[in-house]
Amino acid sequence: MFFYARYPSSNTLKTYFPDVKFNRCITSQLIKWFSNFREFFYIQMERFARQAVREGVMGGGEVALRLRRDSELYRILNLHYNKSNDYHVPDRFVEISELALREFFTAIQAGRDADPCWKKSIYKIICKLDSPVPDSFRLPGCPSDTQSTG
DNA sequence: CGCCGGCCTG
DNA sequence: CAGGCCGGCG
Repeated sequence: MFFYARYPSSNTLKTYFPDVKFNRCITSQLIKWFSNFREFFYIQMERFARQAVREGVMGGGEVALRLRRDSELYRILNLHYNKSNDYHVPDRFVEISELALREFFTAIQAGRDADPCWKKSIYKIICKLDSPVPDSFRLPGCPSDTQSTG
């Protein structure tokens, strides 16, 4: 579900995990998971962005800032969130990931990372890009298709 | 106060 | 991931 919603509300979680009996602990637990998921996501973005800054991205040669399905960054993300390749990673997620990468890159390149809270402005952008989670995720057997459920 | 989110650590 | 800690918000 992270491929669609990086910032799911507690209601969203309850909607897409019908087989879970929610209470405060379980809910906060799931919220915590997504917090950890985001953390991993942003850490990778920062890591690759800094790498691109170091290696220097010349005009036209901004390959380092492109995130495709054959990119190393994509491989790492998929390995983390989709370890057994049970889901098809939606294009939107790839697009958002590249956007995040570029946001980190420009921020770092502009020296904005000097501000202790420099990431927050990026979070604010990314958090608005959550997509609706496919209804198939609500199916009894939970999401486990090889198609577009993920 | 209690909840929540981010940050850091193990 | 889970825990602990801290700051912001209602």
